[in-house]
Amino acid sequence: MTSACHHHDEHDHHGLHGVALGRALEAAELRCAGTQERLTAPRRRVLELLLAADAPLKAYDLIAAYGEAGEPAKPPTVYRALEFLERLGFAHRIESLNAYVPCRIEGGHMAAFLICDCCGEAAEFEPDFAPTLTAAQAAGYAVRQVTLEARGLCAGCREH
Amino acid sequence: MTSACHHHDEHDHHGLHGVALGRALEAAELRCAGTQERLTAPRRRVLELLLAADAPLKAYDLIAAYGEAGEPAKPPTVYRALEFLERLGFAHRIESLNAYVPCRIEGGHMAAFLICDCCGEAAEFEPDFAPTLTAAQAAGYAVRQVTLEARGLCAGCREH
DNA sequence: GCGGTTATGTTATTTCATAACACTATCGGC
DNA sequence: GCCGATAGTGTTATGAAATAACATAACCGC
Ligand SMILES: [Zn+2]
Ligand SMILES: [Zn+2]
Ligand SMILES: [Zn+2]
Ligand SMILES: [Zn+2]
Repeated sequence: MTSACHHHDEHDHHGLHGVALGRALEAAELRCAGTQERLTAPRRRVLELLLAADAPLKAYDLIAAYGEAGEPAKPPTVYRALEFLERLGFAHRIESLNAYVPCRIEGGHMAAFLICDCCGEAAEFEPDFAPTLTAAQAAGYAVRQVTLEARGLCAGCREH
Repeated sequence: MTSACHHHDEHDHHGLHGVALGRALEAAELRCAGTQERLTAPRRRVLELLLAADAPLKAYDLIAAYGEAGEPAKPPTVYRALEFLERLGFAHRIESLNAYVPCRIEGGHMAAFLICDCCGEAAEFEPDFAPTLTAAQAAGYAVRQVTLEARGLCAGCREH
């Protein structure tokens, strides 16, 4: 999570804590209860770490932070949990960062991110994918998934 | 370059060979001549491998194929060449594949790809980025670069 | 030729991700 | 309750992707 400049103490990122974190995990439990899927301990723990974070986390950040008492997880534990969280739409992988964020938007959807190259913030947004899908259809493609990642500077970092 | 099915002999991909390959390399030389940049031997070789390929190539595919007589290159040789080719717009990295393709569209531009999960083809196209850029601006972001990768099935692979 | 700059060669290391297999929990049918 | 199928976990080891660091060489304007 390196960054070019160091003025980020100011603008607050949006990690969840305390009650809000508990509610988000509760909501995830509920969403699983409706399906055949289970939010098991390692999956819940990884989701918790993602929700509490202020920025995208790398897989090995999660591995290092996994144990409540400081012991790291084994890599497959975390990678399997991430696979599950992505599959159910609880998290997204940001390809251009090799990092993961919790999903901030309800409902199944194609992910799109505005990523600040300075402070590392990754804001999920919902662009209009229609032009892309139209172009794809014209080319004969049946699109299953779209990855859109816009890199640049956030409002806070532009000023400095 | 694994793929789920094996019917790809039919639809021809678009690797360059012989005269066409020579012309493409010549054109790259010319574009460099106009700037301060030089298409040195390793850069030219990596571009040649990309242009000749039928599908996106991984960095270690390039490393393995680099030597005319079969000897591999050292990783930094290829990674530096790729960095150069990307910087000048001669090639693009496809994040969701960890792979590289030569640019098939003239002029500086934001890259977008239609990627077939079956045959591995990656078709570069030019979507309308306006909605995305508008949304980004509304969020206060100054966008420098956009990555768009649509995964699915190409026309040829849908039929099987 | 000289000195700054850009590029390359080489060794080693770091970072990211998965294969393989033994073991365990869960759950519906009997 | 027990059983077998399925899904999930723990663990070890390995594979794939990318970069750090530093020495050497080519290039270019003067
Ligand atoms: Zn989301
Ligand atoms: Zn920022
Ligand atoms: Zn291009
Ligand atoms: Zn295809």
